This record gives sequence, C-alpha cells and structure tokens, in this order.
Amino acid sequence: MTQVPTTGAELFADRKDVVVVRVLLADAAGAGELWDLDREIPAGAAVEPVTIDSEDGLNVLRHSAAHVLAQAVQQVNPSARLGIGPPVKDGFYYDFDIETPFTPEDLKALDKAMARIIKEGQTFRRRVVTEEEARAELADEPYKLELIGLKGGAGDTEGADVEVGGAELTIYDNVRGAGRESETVVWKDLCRGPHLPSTRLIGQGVQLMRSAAAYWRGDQANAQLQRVYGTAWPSKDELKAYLERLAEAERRDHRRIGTEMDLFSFRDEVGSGLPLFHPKGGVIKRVMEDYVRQRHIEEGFSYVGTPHISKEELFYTSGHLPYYADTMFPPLEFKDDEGEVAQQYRLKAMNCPMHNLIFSSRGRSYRELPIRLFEFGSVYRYEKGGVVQGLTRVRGLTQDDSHSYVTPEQAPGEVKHLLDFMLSVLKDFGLDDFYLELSTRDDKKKDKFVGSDEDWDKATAVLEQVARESGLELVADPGGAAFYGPKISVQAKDAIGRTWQMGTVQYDFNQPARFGLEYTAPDGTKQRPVMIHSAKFGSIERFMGVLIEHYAGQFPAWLAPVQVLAVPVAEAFDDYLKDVVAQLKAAGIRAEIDLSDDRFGKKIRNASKERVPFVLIAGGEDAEAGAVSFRYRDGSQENGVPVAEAIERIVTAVRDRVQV
RNA sequence: GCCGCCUUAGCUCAGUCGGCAGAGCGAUUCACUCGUAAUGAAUAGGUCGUGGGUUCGAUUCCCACAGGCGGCUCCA
Repeated sequence: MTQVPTTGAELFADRKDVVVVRVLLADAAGAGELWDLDREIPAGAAVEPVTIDSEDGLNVLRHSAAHVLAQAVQQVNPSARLGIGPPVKDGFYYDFDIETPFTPEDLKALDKAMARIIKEGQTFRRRVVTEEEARAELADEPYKLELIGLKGGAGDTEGADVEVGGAELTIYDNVRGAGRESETVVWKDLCRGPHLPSTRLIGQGVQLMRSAAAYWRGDQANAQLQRVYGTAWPSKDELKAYLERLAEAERRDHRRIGTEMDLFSFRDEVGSGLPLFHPKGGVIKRVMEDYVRQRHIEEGFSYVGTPHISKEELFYTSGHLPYYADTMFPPLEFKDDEGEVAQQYRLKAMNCPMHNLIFSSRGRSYRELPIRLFEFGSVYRYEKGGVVQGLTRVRGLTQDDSHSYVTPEQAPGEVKHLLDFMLSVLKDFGLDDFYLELSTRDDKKKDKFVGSDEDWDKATAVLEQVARESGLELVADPGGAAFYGPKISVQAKDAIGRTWQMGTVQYDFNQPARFGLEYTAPDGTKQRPVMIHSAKFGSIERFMGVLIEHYAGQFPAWLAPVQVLAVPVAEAFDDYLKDVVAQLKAAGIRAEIDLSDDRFGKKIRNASKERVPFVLIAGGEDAEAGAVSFRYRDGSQENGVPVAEAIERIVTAVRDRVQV
C-alpha cells in the first residue's frame, strides 16, 4: 500500500528489470491496470512491479517496439498514415497506409532507423487529452480519428484497444533529451500505453520480419493497409533463440520433408490443392486408415461407402448449397436434346447428406440406436486461391467422418463417447497435449445459422457440459459454429509447441429435420433423431502434414514407410542380410536392403537421410556371430544383436507403436 | 478472393543491364569399395511455368493466366 503520492520509478528505483507497474486503486476491484513508471500513484493504491521478462512486460516491450517502428516509418516517409500497432505472439505489428508497399530493402532501412531511435534513448511521455484536443492534434491521421470515434466500441477490432481502450484518451510523446533545456518532442501517437520508460530499454532483441497487406479493422470491405511484422525480445540471445525456433519449424515443414522423403507431390497438371501420394506417402496414409478404421469398428461404428458426386438437389436438401455455394466446385451439367441443362451434379463437400440417406433407406427402430456410420469420405472444396497450403489446406481431402444417429436422451453420452474416442486415437499417434474449443453461434448474425434459439441453446449446453467434464482446458470460439449446429474441436500441441486443429464433434438438430429422419419409439410414435458429426483427425491429408512436422519426418516404426533398412558393410555380406530381410518381411515388417555399389559410409548417410527407424548393419563380426548391428536415427548404435532377438525387438516396437 | 514477392535440369539454386543456358546433389555407366553421414571418372538431362505483345532477335521487357511463398479475409 502506498502512503503518499509517488511513482513506480521511485518505488522500484533499485530494480532495473521493472519496466511498468500494476496498480490497483484503493477503492477498485479486479486485477488493476498497467501504468507507466513515471505516472503518479495515489495514496492507498496497491502496486506490483512488472518485469520485462513477464508476459505483461513482454507485451509492453513489443508495444513500445511497434511505436518505434511507426516513428521510423514516418521519419523515412512522412506521408505514411498510421493504423494500429499492437503486441502479438512473439512480437508486434504496425499497419500503415502508404502509397507503395514496403520492399525487403525498406525493412532493412527501417531496422536501422529503429536502432538509431532505440540507441538514442527517447522518453515515452504520457499525456491525457480531451477528444477535441486529440482530434485537433491528429487531424492528419484519418485512421486514428476513426478509432477515437469508435472509443468504447473498439473491442470489436482486434488490437484497437491498445490505442483507445482506456478510460481516457492519451497521447504518448517521444521526447528527445527529456529533462534538459533542449528537450524536444520528436514524435507522438494516440495510445493507451503503457510503455517502457525509454526506447533504450527495447535493446537489441528487435528485428523486423516481413511485410504484408492487411484489411483495416480486419474487414475485407475496408482499405488494405501495409502491415509490418516484427519480433522483440528482452535480449539479443532470446532473439537468436527465437530465430532458431523459426529455422527448426522450417526444417520440419511437411512440404519440404514430403519432397525429401518422396511422400507426395502437387502437380500443376492436376490442380492446386490436389495432392498425389507417392508409394511411401501411400504407406503412411494406408497405415493411418487401416488403424483408424479398425478403431472405429471396435467403437461400434459401421463402415460405409458413398460416391464422390451427387445430383445437386441433395445439397439443397441438406442446406449446404445456399450457404456454401462459393466453396463447392461448380456443377457438372448434363444437357437434354434441346441443349437445356437437364441435370446438374456436384462434387460433394461433405458426407453427411449421403449418410442421412443410408439412415432413411428403411424404417428405423429405437432399438437400433445409436446408429453409427463411418467412412473415409473424399470431399472437394473449392478453397480460395490464397488459402491453399501444402497438405494442411487442400481442395481434395479425405475425412475420417462419422455420423451418430441417437435419441435426444442418448446425445450427451454419445458426444462424450466421441470425444473420448477421438482423444485416444490422437494419443495413439503420439499427440497427447490438448485443449478444446467450443464454437458457438454468433447471436448478432443469426441469418448465418439455421434453427431455433431453443435448439441452439440445448445443443450448446450439451457440448459445453461434456467439454467441461473432460477436464481439459476449454476455450470459447463465439461465431465459429457450423450453420447447422455448434461444435467442439480438439486442438493438439506438437513437438515444438505449435497447436493444430484436429477433429471435431458437432451437434446437429437441423439436418435430421431437413431430411425428415425418424425412428419408431417404444410407444409406436415417430421420433426425430439427433445427429452427431465427428471427424477424429479432421482430414487424413492435414493430419499427415501435422504428423510429419510433429515427428520431423522421423516417424515411429509403425508409421514409417520403410521400417528397416539393411546395410551390408561390403558386398560379401549381401546374402547374409538378404536372409535377415526375408525373415523380417515374413514377420510383416517393411524391410529393404541397400545393394547399391555405394561405399559403406555413403550407404549410412543415405539411410540417415531417409529417416529409417531401424538401420541393420552386418559385416564379418556380425555374420560370424549370427548377429546384426543396430544404428538408430540419433546416431547411436548397438552391435552384435542376435538375429532372432533383433527381429523380435523390431516386431515389438511396431506392434506397440513406440518411438525409437 | 485481396496485397506483395516468386516460377531456370528430378531437387536446391546461380546467370543473362535483350544476342546459342550453368553448378552442386540426384540419375545412368564404368572402375573402386570390410565397420557407422559424401570414392573417383564419364554420360544423359532444360521449347528458362503457359499464352499473348514489344523487338531484327525475348529465358530476360510489358500484359494476361496458372502454380508457389508470406500475410489478410475465409475455413461445413
């Protein structure tokens, strides 16, 4: 508790790592606010130091860095108009309205200009202004004026609250030579703050990364601004560590590894977003499918099959076409004798309508429920040109898609069943760090969603309850629901900490009504089932991409395209290893032998580049002992393992799906 | 779909300020090759993404389209 008016700077004069303070006024509740160090703190307030390496401190650092970027941009190009400049994960950005987009050379020049401002040690000085004053001072900054007009409602625009989110409007002056006779304000910006006391504290952990266009206030209908992204860290070493993490992510990029390991390709001749799986990628895909199919059957699902195309009326019945016409491939038209279009077919973008028809193919009894239909459904979605990306966003994909038809009473139990099942499947593939996202309807845009308020509330409540009972972290995603119902999606963290959206469970009260689905209840009345959609890993293509990056191509043996590569030390041992490989193949192992005329060292190098889990080597010592030597992907080795034991060890590792 | 950048051999990339196109890896052939990440030599391989335009001449300059990369918007 403070006794007399003071400042954060005075309170923590001996703490160089304190960059702002968290202040809770005497009569206020909540977590308090972040304040600049030089702001006067009234008596009775609770004050906590905030250090630069804390989450709050990093955000302040990055926000201040964004300001220096904006100052540098206007220094170089005074006609650049300012958008917003918030901190984001690992860094910051700032949007500018500028005549010509930034080039990489521009970014280098801006990096230098920022370094000069940082080195100079300018002071960030907070100043409260009235709306009229702010409008007068920022007359040349149309975007800032717009934000002032939005004050209060600015929460709708991501990042805008860092400019005008506070209770009062403030402008930050960047002061050169503060406290001296010669002090001058060299730049200013509308900003909520807080900031570091001095630009000098930004230090050398800052680097501009790239520039790209971004719509003003995130709306496609608005002007496009030029956004500059930067990263900022408390020290140069942390910056280097971050850049190394980016480099590691690039080395793991499934597009690069897919080419290196000859797993798949995309060809202009076929079209954007339509992958071709090569033999080795085909092995991975097939193993994934075989395993997931078996698990579904064990969990009470029936494997079904449906066509890739259908008359388009089906998608009007389901309700998809009016909502998603622009992401479905255009129709295939059949003409009659007069040349008039007599029938249009569509590639399917979802499997549910077909499964509904299987349900309705005959009368259904309550005794049959739940009916669980499952298939690897190939669907085609005409994703917009700019969003197609590797295997993670494609135009032709295979969903491990299921639809459970249940009574309303059975619905909560089935949602739980599906969620547990999905998590256990993902764990078997080596992902075990999850959180859940609950996507709900946007109440302001009800026309984008079909169904009554009661249905939505009920469905959302069922999903939310099951999600909470899972014990996993639950994140809200308002407005993210499908048009026909809310969904839970599973987000999984990979080996280097990135999160990926995996499968979903969706509650659908809409399609059963549109398709007139019904079952006969015990009392003889016709009742409407609830339908629950679920894809366990979303799409096989995306999941394979995620697995490639998660494992950096070093798959556990059960998924590896080649599980064993035998490498003879010299030609004399070819026959010995051929026999071992034959035994492995007989045991169901994908084993190959390197009979090329490369020298031994080169064969080891090749095996290493192929990321084969087990490299088996045999030379004179091994052959005499009836043994082989193991070489693993980390370079470790184990010599003289008897052949029978080696085979047993490999078979066990594959069966138990363990990483080696 | 929008903005910017990019597209040269199977892969990774040089290069041509408009005048017959290059390297490394990979492939093929030959020789060599007994212990844990590159043996050597030779050979083959390219209408420089596609289509138009400008020009005596275009891989190079201009336009359109396709594909890719990074963002934005979107993602049943």
